[in-house]
Amino acid sequence: MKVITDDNKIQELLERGVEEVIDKNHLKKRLESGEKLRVKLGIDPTSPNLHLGRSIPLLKMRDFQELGHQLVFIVGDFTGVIGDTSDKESERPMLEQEIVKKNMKNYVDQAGKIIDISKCEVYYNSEWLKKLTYVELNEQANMFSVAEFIARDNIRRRLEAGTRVSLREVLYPLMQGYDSVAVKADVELGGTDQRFNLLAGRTMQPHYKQQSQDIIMNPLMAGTDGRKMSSSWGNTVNLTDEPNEMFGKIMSIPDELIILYFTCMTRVPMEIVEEYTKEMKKGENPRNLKMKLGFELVRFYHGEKAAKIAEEYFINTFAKKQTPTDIPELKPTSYNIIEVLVESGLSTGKSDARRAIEQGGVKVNDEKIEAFDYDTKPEDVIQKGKRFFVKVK
RNA sequence: GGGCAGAUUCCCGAGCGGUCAAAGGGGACAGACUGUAAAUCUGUUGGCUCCGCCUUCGAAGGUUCGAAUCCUUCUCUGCCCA
Repeated sequence: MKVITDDNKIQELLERGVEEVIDKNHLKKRLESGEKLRVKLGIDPTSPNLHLGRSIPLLKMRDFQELGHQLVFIVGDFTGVIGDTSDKESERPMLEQEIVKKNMKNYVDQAGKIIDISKCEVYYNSEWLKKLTYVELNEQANMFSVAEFIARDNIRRRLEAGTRVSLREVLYPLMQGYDSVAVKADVELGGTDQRFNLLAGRTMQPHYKQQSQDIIMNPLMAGTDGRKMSSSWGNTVNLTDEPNEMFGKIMSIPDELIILYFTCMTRVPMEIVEEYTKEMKKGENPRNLKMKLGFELVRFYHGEKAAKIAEEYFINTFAKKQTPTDIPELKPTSYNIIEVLVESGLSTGKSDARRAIEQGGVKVNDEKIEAFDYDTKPEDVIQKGKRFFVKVK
């Protein structure tokens, strides 16, 4: 495949969903030259589920792929497995390897929705990192000074706060940097939080007689609650989320994020995104744009049909407050309302169920229930709050 | 090797002998409002046979009428000095 050097495309590649590029001019020239570039993205094999935040660099990879460049994925099996042995939770390497493999399969399945995996090169970094000895480590460690490391924002903050910074963490950038050497990366992608690690590659490559890679950093995106999207916060929108769930989660993001999401997480043409921005400023109800965003994302990951269904579901259930059509069914052991709520999982326990009833959040066939001893009948539709339904069989 | 801090309910983080199921914040859930599962406001947030009872504050013992709070040992985490 021939490399595309279209100016507009290159500009979008360098700007859309991008926080910073180092070295932008250099990279621009290389892109314009028609040279086929090797674009590297590291994969963390410890978490099986991809969320929209992680889709940002993947979409950028996709942009590169569309222009005809070579994608290179590095599975951090070494950094992942070895890295955690100091902590007591870690299992034997053998088992870890299995987890890595399993997670990788998940990863490929999910990333495959965004890029064409079959055309990518995929490496496990244990392949080369395992073989390095102290001889190489010495050489590499000599390329950096301690001052550089502790000047890093997050390290400095932690040092000041008196929390532990392990030596391993200090070595980590060397490994990531050496990955770039090993695969001869021309470009590496990553979040702004990866800045130092990404720069390590630039520092190290010349020592191995390679040209320094350029770096594209994507912004870190806020999740459904406005905080940084992160698995540990539980505020992520996962690529594997069911259509209705995904659509709903999108509808719950703060309004201010709508345009950012459009820009970074979709490939809706920028002209259209700019129009949306204008509409927002003119006072258009953000909800409508959020609906479009939800539709687009569900469409991208689940297809057009699923997107339509999810949108309808949302409108019917929340805007029109209708009871949805396909409700999970449950054959309870007891028809008492509290039992049904607990058994269906709508409530975490009896106390929780009682609370929900007390607060007026439980309806049976659209009628508010107030008595704890209410008995349901087969075919009754139980609703808790706005979102949760179950039908008794 | 030595010194010193700390381990609290989903998370962060107060509490430092009774009034503690444990402040506050976050999250979550519910209600009001709304052309949003936005924002805002209000309420709830260990369990149960629910005006009471039971189980929680790293683990195990102990002191006390009474402990998350005091003592002992242990486990883990971190910091500092060498």
